[in-house]
Formats: sequence, C-alpha cells, structure tokens
Amino acid sequence: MHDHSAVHDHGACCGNATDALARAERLCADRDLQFTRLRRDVLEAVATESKPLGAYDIAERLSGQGRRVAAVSVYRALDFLTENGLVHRIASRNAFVSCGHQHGDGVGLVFLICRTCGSIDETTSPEVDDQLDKTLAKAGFKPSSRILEVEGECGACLGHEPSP
Amino acid sequence: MHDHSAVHDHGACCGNATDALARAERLCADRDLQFTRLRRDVLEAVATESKPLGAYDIAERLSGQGRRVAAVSVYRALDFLTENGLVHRIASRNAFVSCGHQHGDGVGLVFLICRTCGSIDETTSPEVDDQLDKTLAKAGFKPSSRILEVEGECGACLGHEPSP
DNA sequence: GATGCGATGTTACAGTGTATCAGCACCAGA
DNA sequence: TCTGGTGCTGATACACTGTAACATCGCATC
Repeated sequence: MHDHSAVHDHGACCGNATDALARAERLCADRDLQFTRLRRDVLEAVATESKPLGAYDIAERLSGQGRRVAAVSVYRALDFLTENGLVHRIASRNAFVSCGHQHGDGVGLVFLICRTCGSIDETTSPEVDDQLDKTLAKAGFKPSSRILEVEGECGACLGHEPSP
Repeated sequence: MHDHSAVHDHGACCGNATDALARAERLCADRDLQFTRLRRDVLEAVATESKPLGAYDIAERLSGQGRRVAAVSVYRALDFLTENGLVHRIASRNAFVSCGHQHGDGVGLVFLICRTCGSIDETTSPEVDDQLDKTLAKAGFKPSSRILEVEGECGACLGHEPSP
C-alpha cells in the first residue's frame, strides 16, 4: 500500500469502496462471519464517501425504491463493522468512516479531520504510540483503547487557499 | 501544583471545587468576563465530581427548591467555561469535566478515563505533542485542535483488583 | 427615561443512540 | 420432515444530546 502520510486524492486511492468491500469479504470469510447485504451496503456507503457519515445519513442513502432502512439497523451494522475494524467511529463528529488501512489490531490510529473540506484522513505513528505508552505507564494507567483526532486543515486545502 | 502523572486521590487534591472556583474567578476578572451565578454553579457541579457529567445531569443537580435550570442554559454555561479552558469536553462520553490543571492554551491534553471507577484524570505530555506535531507536519496537515482520550484502568483500580 | 448589550428563561425541535419485541432465514439434530 | 435454536433484520418506541428562536431581565450608557 502506498504512503498515506502524504497528501493524496481521496476516492481515487487505495481507500475506495471496491477495495474496502473486497477486504471485508475476505475478513468475514476468514473469521467465519456473515457479510450480509445490509452490512455490505452500509460499508459501501461509508467507503464511497471521504467525509464521515452519520448513521441517519447512511439510513437515508440506503432507503428509497421500496426499501426502508431504519437507523437502528444501520447502528447494528456499524457495530459489527467497527468491532471488526472495517469502520471507525469519529467521536468528535458522531460519525463514521471506512478504514483505509490494513493494520493490526493494536495499532493506534490518528484521524486528521479537515475543517475546510470535511474529509478525513487516517494515519498511524509508532512514535506517538511509544511516547503515549510511556506517559500512560508513568501515570500507572493501563490502556485498552484510545482516541486521537486532530482537527485542522489538510494539505490539499492549504494548497488551494494559501494562508493570508 | 504537584505531580499529576502519579496516582492520586480525586477530590482531595488540587482539582477540588474550591480551587477551580477561585481560579475561575481570577481568570474572569483578568479577562473582564462575567462569572455569573449559573456559570459558577455549573463549574462547581462539574468540579465536585471526578466523573464526567452530562449536561442534563448538571441541569438536574442545579434544579430543585424552586429553581429550574434548563439544559439549554447549562449548555451555554458550558460553552463559556470550555472556551475559557475551565472545563473540558470528553468527546467519547458526551460529557464534561472541570480542568484540573493550570496550563497554557496551546498544550495538548491527555484524558485518562477509567472503565472501572469512571473517574477521569488529565495529564500532559510534551513528548507526545512533539511526535504528533512531527507526524502532522509529515502529512502536510495544519492542526488547530486535538482530542486525545484513553480508556482503560486507572492505577487505583489496578491496585484494588489485581489482574486475574 | 431610552437604548443597547449580554445573560438567562422558555419552548420547540433536530440529531444521536438504545431497548424491546416480532418475524425470518438458516442450520443442526431428532 | 419437523422442530428448536441462533443470528440477522424490521419496526416501534423512547431516552439522551444538542441547537434554534424568541422573550425577558438586569445593567451600563447616553
């Protein structure tokens, strides 16, 4: 997989929907889990959008043409997808993005949320993880999960509108 | 102020309500802001509890005996308090804690949320900040705010119930 | 007194998330 | 084949979180 820490074009890169769906299918087969239509559709909706989607947005997108998907169902699908690392929840936005990486379970993710274009990029940093581990150890705290979200301006938007 | 990265007793330490109120009063005087009764009461409610409080919890605590505080008012007070760094919002819980530190504006905070006792501790780590800055710079991302919350078990709970 | 301003009160409503029960598909075992 | 269990989905209802809009009040200033 190519370098994710560089500025790149969302949707045209590794994080697109087809790849995400293929990975999900493989993962569910491996773990003997059901990759149902609803779960597939929810993942597809999230993966085709670089912006984070709310559960109700997803429900709306999947509804229509005689099909009605209630938010409850979307939440259940999202629970499944997040438990299996296929989708991440953005706590600061109450929204969800598809996972663009194929990373181990123990890796700490960093989400970069652009205030201008609303897109979300996902990266990892072993150095940050290390320092954080040290800090937690010093505090006598045993971590089980962490949330690291940064808001600001992404490289693309900085390029388009150079700071005044 | 003493070392916050060590295990310590909440409520009996520097983070207690009296200190928080005194600091708030000073800060508002300095900045020529109004430290009204509502704002004071909201801050006091949050500061007397080491667990994060929801806005509706606060509203409930402040209501009674002929006084009714609506959640809206609490939100406005919380907006004021967070803008001035007196209270922090815990994104992963949709809840608020009073700031136990007297730190500069640009410092990145780390929140340690204990799954067992529900208490929240607050620390800083220049090393994590540095590494994170490097990671962001490498990604061409210009940060304006960050959220770093860790869930796990605090030292006190680890001591009480040694891991099986 | 009149005016303007910020803070609060009040109502209404939008958005987010969960509880609960019912139906349905599918599989295993009698 | 029938039957019961399990897991997924549908549907309704509801609780929690947060905001919009407007009225009111107190206070400073003119």
